[in-house]
Amino acid sequence: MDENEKNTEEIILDAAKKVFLRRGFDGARMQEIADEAGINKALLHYYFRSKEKLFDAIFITAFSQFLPHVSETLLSDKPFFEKIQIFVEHYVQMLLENPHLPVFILNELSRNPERVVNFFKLAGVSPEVLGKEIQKNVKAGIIRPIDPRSLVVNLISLCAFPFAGKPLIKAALFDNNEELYQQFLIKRKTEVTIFITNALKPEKTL
Amino acid sequence: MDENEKNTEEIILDAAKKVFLRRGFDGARMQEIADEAGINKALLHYYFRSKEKLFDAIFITAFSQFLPHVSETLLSDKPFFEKIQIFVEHYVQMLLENPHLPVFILNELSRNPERVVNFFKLAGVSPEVLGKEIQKNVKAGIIRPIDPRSLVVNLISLCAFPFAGKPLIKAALFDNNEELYQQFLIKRKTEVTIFITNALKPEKTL
DNA sequence: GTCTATATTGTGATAGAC
DNA sequence: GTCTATCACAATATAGAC
Repeated sequence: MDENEKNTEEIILDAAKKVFLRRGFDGARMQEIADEAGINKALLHYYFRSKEKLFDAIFITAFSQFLPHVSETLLSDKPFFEKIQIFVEHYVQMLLENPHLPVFILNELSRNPERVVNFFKLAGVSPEVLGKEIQKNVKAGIIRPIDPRSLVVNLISLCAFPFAGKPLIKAALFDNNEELYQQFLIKRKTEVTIFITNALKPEKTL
Repeated sequence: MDENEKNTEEIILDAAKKVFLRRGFDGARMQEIADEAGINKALLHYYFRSKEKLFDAIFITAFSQFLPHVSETLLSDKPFFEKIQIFVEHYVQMLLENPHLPVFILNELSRNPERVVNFFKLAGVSPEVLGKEIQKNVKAGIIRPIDPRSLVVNLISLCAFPFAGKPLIKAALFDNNEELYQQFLIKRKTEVTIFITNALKPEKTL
């Protein structure tokens, strides 16, 4: 699929996603989106009545992309720690390809929390099922006792924060070396898995 | 110290901090800051020439507040895991009192990474010293081998992300119940410590 | 120092030709 | 569908009275 074969609407959406992710809703300019798309402002309004509507169109896809599909992965019939490993690998890989996603979503949701309600039904997250799965493994002695919600939060925190805090961490711990930081992020696919695995492995019964 | 005893400059700074933390630089309006301070727009420019300058004035304090003083805590002569506990407790407590701080700092640094360079010298972070301290404990067999930078990143991730991602997590896992989520955040002071401790405790040698 | 006006620029949105 | 030109208003910033 060549870039040129895309219709105008798709070109606009691609451009809008780039600009909104870079600048956020308040910082984005319709002019910059038009430039990025190689068209003029008027056409943006022709396709999407307003800036708000255009934003909504890209936000919904960005949001569902960021929303980790924890359930799917953790509900397969593989061993528990293998599922953790698969999830981390997939999620970090997705973030490597969309590094601006975390801070964008976090920021927009923070400034406008009502959005989350509107878009949540579409994602189909089911914490109850997830909780049962985790507690099953706790009872079987495969993992230490832990609040399922804590585990999910820890999982996402360890994966997503290094992307959201990239400028800070890169400067503080990696001498602002982009390449070094990229390597660090890639290494996290295994590091996070190891860290969580160690945290969850039950005490050896002597 | 009564609110009325503060001079105008301090009143403006307090108001600016509130508004900038709520809305971000792009979303903040000078009018809203003036209203919050109970004065008019012109006076803002009298004290701080421009919006940018006013922002810089509040950013530097917000930034150094968010910057975890990992070094100080971890370099005391207490046992390693006790130091972790103290750090987590202090840091999460500070975030409970400034819940908007993480997403604000993350977002502003992401939109304008150069800032981090300007303000970093003032904070006095020294990763090298920190690295030695951690490696000392690794060699002594007190903790598992781990890249010091990974440990620091994990520590901050687990503490700060639940605040940055509050609207998302609250909706996804806590049915949008504010009180429940507040309890969850408070509980993290101990939960994070336990999680990290378990992850770092060396394998029992049989 | 603090205020009321006002200047000036930026930006989302529309009108209308092609 | 796509463009140029323009409107309408919002927001930063300044002038000048008190």
